[in-house]
Amino acid sequence: MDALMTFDESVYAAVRLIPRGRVATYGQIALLCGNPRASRAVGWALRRNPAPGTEIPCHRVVNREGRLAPAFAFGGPGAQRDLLEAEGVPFFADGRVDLKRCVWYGPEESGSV
DNA sequence: GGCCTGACATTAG
DNA sequence: ACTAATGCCAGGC
Repeated sequence: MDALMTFDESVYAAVRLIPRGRVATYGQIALLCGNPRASRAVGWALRRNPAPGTEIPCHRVVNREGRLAPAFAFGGPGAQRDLLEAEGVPFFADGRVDLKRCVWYGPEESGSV
């Protein structure tokens, strides 16, 4: 799949598929991209974030710990938390999201098992 | 072409 | 449980 779609493009597509009130980990995005080890490249793509809070809800992308990445990319720390909370994403007092409750199971989740 | 960097993940101690 | 080091991929110079 490296014909016309670059890795970052695939990342944007995957992140774009994340439903509201749900979060995905870099590893998942990387997996959807075809490279389960490209979690870093995913961060790279998001870091470029062409459309933050618009088409690429990077705030829904968290790391393995359920911790949010540098939220400053959204306008300020806490802003991301507010966004996720507004979407129905439970947060811990530590400032982490409850992955057990809002982890995204992938595009398959949209259809049926 | 090679080297370095980066919003992660994983394994080992 | 925590910290440290390594591996992975893509982009930038």
